[in-house]
Amino acid sequence: MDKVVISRKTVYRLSLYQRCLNRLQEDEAETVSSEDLAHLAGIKPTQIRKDLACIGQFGTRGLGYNVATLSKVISSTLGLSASQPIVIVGVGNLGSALLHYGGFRKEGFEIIAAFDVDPDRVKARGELEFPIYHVRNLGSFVREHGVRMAIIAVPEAAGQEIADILVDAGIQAILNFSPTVLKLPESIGINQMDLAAELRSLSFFLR
Amino acid sequence: MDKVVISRKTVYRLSLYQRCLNRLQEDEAETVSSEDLAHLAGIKPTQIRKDLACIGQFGTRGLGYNVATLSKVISSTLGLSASQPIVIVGVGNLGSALLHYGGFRKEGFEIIAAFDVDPDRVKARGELEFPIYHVRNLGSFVREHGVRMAIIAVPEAAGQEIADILVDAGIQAILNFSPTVLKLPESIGINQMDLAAELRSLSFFLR
DNA sequence: TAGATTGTTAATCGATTAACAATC
DNA sequence: TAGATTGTTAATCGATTAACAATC
Repeated sequence: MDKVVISRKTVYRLSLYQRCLNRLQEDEAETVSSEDLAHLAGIKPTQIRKDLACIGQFGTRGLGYNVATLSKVISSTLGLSASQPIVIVGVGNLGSALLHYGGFRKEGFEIIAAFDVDPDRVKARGELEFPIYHVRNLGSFVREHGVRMAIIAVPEAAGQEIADILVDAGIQAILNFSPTVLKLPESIGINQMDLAAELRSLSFFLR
Repeated sequence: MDKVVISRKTVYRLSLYQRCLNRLQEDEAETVSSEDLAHLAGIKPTQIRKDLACIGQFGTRGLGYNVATLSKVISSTLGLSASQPIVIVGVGNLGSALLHYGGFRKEGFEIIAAFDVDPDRVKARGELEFPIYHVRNLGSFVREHGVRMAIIAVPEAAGQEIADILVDAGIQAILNFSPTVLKLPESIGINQMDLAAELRSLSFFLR
């Protein structure tokens, strides 16, 4: 009964390995060594073996890992299902940008609705495959549809309020594009994406 | 002559403090303690003092830090100038989303041109305040305009090729939205933003 | 002076890496 | 059997936190 705790960093790296394995599967590779995977993922081989050790033992010494098996195990560890419904809150600048970004579905995440204080602000609404509602309907929608994941892209000031509504309604994981420090229960998964902070910190590397 | 090396993580946190300080300045706060700043930034006070120690001593014991001074010092450490020109490469899904995201300028970063293998694919080109060129002009444009920062948002397969062109042309820092592991010279600053990986890793926190 | 808060040292914690026996 | 590569332990490294003397 080893309750090996998987650290946040390991979880993130597993999600990187997952993509590499998918690619390997497309290329019809049977097996992959930690060394090969290391090259693909830009991570050291020892690190990879350590990470994989957290979720079990499925390598074959002298041979490497079976690509299909490993992919399945990581998918199930991360809980990647065929399609995960998500909602997106805030369709201003960045939010409306994300609406039109089709890349989520390919990855197994499907936007099923968007919300804003002014749902009509989005041009080209007709082109979208999901509705845009007023934010007052956010809580009930999430509850009724059992949505577990949300993307927040509202202005800084509104971030916490939206997060509270979401958590109240049963959301379990949030990808937050607002530059807001959210106070949330421990149990909620939260990843911060702060474009501006990334750019500011990159400035440091200019000579 | 202390050559205190500032770690990547510290640099990133400095960029977070910067935003908080700007807000404090808007609120016309004179001083701020590490404790207060900690609350705003979602970081522990000790961590903040440690980070600030890397770049000098400007606190007053018993009082805290002067907001204006601290903001200036961090800005100059990060090399935040009034306006930093950037180019964006790839105007497909996510790239064109970023084009229309106006939030960069407010933060001191100005998109001055975009590039793609098919510059005509972007609708509403007329609304943009900068031109979209064919990618064949990327190298010379960067060189001629002395651009130092770039955003990459091309498909996975093209990432490395674009990065090579940019580096060749003198780019010094890259924000990479392509899920590509870029091989770059040590001297180039690189921040990875992998939306899909973030979502996949969030799945882990669903129950 | 008394209270507050910095700057810094030392202790802790966690994550990465090296090394190698186990084994296919 | 010989070569390759895992799984894991131990060593290293770096980052975070606690504690507190210095000092405004």
